[in-house]
Amino acid sequence: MVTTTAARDTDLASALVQAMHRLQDIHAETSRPLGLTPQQAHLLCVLIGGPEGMTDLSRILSIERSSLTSMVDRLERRSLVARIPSPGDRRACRIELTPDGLTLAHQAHDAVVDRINTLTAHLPPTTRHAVTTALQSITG
Amino acid sequence: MVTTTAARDTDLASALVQAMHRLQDIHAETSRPLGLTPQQAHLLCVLIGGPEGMTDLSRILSIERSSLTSMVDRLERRSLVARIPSPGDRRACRIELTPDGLTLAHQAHDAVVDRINTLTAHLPPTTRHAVTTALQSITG
DNA sequence: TATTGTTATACTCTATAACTATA
DNA sequence: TATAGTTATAGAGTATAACAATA
Repeated sequence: MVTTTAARDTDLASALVQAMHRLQDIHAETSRPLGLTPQQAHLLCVLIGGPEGMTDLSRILSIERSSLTSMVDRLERRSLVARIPSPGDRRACRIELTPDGLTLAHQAHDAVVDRINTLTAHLPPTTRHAVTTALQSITG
Repeated sequence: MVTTTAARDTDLASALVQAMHRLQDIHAETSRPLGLTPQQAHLLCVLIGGPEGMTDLSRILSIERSSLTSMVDRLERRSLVARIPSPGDRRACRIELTPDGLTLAHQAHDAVVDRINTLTAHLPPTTRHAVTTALQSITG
């Protein structure tokens, strides 16, 4: 019994890890033709929800603020994002999508979602719902 | 109806993307204390299954062979992997875990699996099985 | 003093192009 | 000619430590 349970645990964990790698590949494959690294695509997609400060963004993306500074520099040079002064705190700034950035962000978002929808098209509604709920419960 | 279906599709795709990001973070967090980048941990864990040639490894990891050369160089310097001559083809080599590399590979593997098992501990067996099957069907 | 963001520095990851050696 | 792997090069991602400006 213990063996059976342990084996099932490993199966779920392995399936999640394998799926993660596959999704990472898909993310890279869909970002690339748009001229974006997966990390850049992630950043742009986060900003679809609205401007964010550097500290918040670094937390959302799980990277150091200094790493984020470089990323924002590169995206700002390409006019995909802009640093806007933060009203009420002269130390802070808000990172905002430019019109071009917004367009690209939507393209990047749609591209991954489309690929994933194709990949999961065969799953019946009940399964889709169960998987969605389960994943949301571990994502927090 | 169309709206409902489309919304459900987006939910599954979004849940998968969010889960991917969360798992990437976990992968990074568990690798780091072992002195490994997530990519290095991935490489070492693949080699648990046995030695692989550079071309096969690059395909498995979805990176160019030249990128892999650098990674193997760094791991070889730390005596975690070794380049073994390939019997029967003097152009080729096989990448193999050293004893230290094998130990570390297992530690890295167990660390992620443990974290994921903790994260998914609340899911009932039926759900675990459904999710595992669904994920395996998209991982191919 | 604490916080926001940047700079300086050093590695790692990655791709492209050109190359060597062997098949 | 084709394949296995490497070298050279350039750019991107990342962390740590030290710093400036503001709160």
